[in-house]
Amino acid sequence: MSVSEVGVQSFLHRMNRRAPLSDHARDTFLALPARRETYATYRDIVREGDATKGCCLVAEGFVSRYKTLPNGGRQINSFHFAGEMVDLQSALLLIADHGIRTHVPTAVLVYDSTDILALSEEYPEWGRALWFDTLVDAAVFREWMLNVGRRSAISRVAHLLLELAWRSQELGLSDGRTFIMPVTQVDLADATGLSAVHTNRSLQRLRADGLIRTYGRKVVIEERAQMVSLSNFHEMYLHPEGPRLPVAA
Amino acid sequence: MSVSEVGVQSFLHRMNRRAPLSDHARDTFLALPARRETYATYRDIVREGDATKGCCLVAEGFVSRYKTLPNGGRQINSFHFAGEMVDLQSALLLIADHGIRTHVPTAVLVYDSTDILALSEEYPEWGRALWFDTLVDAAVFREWMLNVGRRSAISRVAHLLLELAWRSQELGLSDGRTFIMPVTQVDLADATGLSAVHTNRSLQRLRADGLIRTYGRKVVIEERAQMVSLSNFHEMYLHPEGPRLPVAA
DNA sequence: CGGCGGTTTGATGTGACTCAAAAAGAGTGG
DNA sequence: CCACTCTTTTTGAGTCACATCAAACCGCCG
Repeated sequence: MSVSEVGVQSFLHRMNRRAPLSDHARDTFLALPARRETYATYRDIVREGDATKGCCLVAEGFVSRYKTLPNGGRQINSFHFAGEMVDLQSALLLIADHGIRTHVPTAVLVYDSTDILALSEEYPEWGRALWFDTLVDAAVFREWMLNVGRRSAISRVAHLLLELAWRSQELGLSDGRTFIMPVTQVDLADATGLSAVHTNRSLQRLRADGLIRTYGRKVVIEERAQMVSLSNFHEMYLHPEGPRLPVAA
Repeated sequence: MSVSEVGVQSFLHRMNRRAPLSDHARDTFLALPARRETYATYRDIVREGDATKGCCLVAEGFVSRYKTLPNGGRQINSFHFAGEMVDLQSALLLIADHGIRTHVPTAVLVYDSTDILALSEEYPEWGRALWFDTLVDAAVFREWMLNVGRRSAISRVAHLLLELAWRSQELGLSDGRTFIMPVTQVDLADATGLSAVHTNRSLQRLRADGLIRTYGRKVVIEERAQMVSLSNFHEMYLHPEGPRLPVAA
């Protein structure tokens, strides 16, 4: 059943592009039982501090991972499009140190953590693919840390837009120039460590300088070169080269 | 030979505490060839953009991982004591998206990436242990992102001190109250996303309020409770509970 | 048409930055 | 053990990028 999900196909396609999955490995994954859950906008899929619930593959929609502070401060750690496995770390971590919530109506497929773990131990190619996925996750966190720690407001926003453009292209959701960013400016602020007001002003500046255009939640990167140099974006940290392959056995 | 290294023992001890390693698994690791490299203070072990060189286990010393900006800005992503495996991600990633450098004279054992990868595929317990390690790494990045993005200067510094105190205790290097922090205030600034001057003033405030004392690079947490509430530190994100264990086979 | 989430604007405040120099340590060699 | 140098910490003064607060505006949907 889950075979027919667009998100699943996109996920498998991406995994396979990195390192070929044998038919058997793929079929074993497809045969895993998964619970389909749907959520409205701004619903928590996982709450900070909860026991992990399983590995969620975003079938449709858009989610973020975030952490909060007692004073109400919120830091979004990452965004995830359909086709991405979020909360893969719950394969091994028992407690969720961060929340996961939706930004638009979203459907996820929840796999049992032990199933995912077993899969990765039974099939080395799955082990590598999934481990690699979490390593790229970590690489993105490092880049975001640099973003919020050391870049100016306008660079932060530009950098985030370029990342989302790049990733939505990788997922086959856009041409890398025009993409849908299903988040409000408040969310953007929480991802960049800025206030909502200043995020708004940064976006206005990018528009005024002709670097981007926006139509509702559609973003068009008009001057990619300038955006890149402004934000010092380099896709290296997304590791498009893929994982190390096993030495031919 | 590497058996005798303090860092190796500490590493194995920590791995074993999380999930028991069979003797055979442990011995296989100990039999892996490793190159011992020594570095003076402030030397790069890995440079951003290089091909990954292998997995480095810190035998003695102290290192950080960092990213830089063309304008000279630097963001330290993490610190690592002796006994920690840094650059474990190079088992699967081919390009280093960040640098690694020393803060004091340091010795590392460099393992071949393919050996580590093979180890993790041959021994499920090693696979779990190493994957778990990278997941905790990522969890720490998320917390640091929150630190840098949303906490006040003084809270950031306090939070970092508590993390280092906690981790050095976990590694058996301190009692959790007094520990050696082998970094300058400039480095502290690069880790917290602050300027060196403001980092200095934040430290002075912590001292003036009696929350900490410092003697050179030795730090004493005097009022842990106040430090915790000031910085909202909670060790949950360090995942002391350890990894999910396999269902008894 | 009214309500509501989201965006935009304006005015004002401030936490943290920058620059520059002094003071304090730490290491080195005589 | 002192003189010298280099690094690190500390201090002071001035500035600015970004935050906060509050209100207006806008588009969408029921």
